[in-house]
Amino acid sequence: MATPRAGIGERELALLRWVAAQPGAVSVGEAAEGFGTPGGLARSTVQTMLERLHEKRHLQRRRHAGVYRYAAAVPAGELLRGLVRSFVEGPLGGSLSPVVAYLAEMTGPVSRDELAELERAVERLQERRREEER
Amino acid sequence: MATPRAGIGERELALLRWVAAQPGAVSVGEAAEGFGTPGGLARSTVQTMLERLHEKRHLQRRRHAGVYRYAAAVPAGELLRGLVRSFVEGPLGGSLSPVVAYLAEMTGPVSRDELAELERAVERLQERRREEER
DNA sequence: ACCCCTTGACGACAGTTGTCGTGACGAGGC
DNA sequence: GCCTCGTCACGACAACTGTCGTCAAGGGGT
Repeated sequence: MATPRAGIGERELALLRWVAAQPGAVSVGEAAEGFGTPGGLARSTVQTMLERLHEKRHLQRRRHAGVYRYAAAVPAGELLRGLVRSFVEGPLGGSLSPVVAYLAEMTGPVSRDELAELERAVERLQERRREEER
Repeated sequence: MATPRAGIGERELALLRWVAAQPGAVSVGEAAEGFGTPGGLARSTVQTMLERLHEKRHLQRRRHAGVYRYAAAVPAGELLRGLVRSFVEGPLGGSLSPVVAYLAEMTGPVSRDELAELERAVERLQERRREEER
């Protein structure tokens, strides 16, 4: 599979998300400015992380006029979904219950859109379940 | 807060979950037998992890007849919920959308109970939302 | 032609995680 | 009393992560 390897740190992930959220491919300078500076990271730190992320195939890069431009290997949505999947299958041991429990006890605000989407997801699951049951 | 720190590795977490799932407090030998052997880990490895988990306050331990018995600092349910929370607030950047997207595209089987619970959670969220809106 | 700024390529280092081995110790069984 | 076993306490080491600094090279403005 072309899916990138999992081994990734928290900070690296933050950077990866940031890159994935950018419209086009970014250069080290842009990443340092947009991600590093706000997070108090030196340019070289950002560069190193970008390179390591590239080694791990999470980022692709192309040289343009002597400068590398990094872009996420998979679109942001897919990336995040994959994260959730590995989280559920890994740390949670494949059980959804903790997720549900979290949802049930959430205190923070939930956006109307998210809630609506969640509702739709539940309906789909129920429908699938009904079909399977038959 | 007495809540333990997050800094924890994947394997350590697996062990922590295992300990939390045990009925009472466990000794190194029991953990090595029940968790280490199935996972192909040496006894000393399990011991080290247990100790590190204890240092980080994720596990409590009491000496009983010269032998330490380890027990989770927080019950399993709470532990898992906390994991989900830090995952959503950390890697996911506080957004629920990826979770919802994952739910929506799930391919694996969903237990009837989980689904029912999920439904209830959604209803609660909707109700809360309605109240807030008023 | 020259200087400055941004890049890329390395090398470094401390802290964390994953994995063990070994040596000393205390409780029982023989 | 002595031997055997399971425990503890340590010490080690490799890989990965988080963070930088430095140095040489290339492009552009003056």
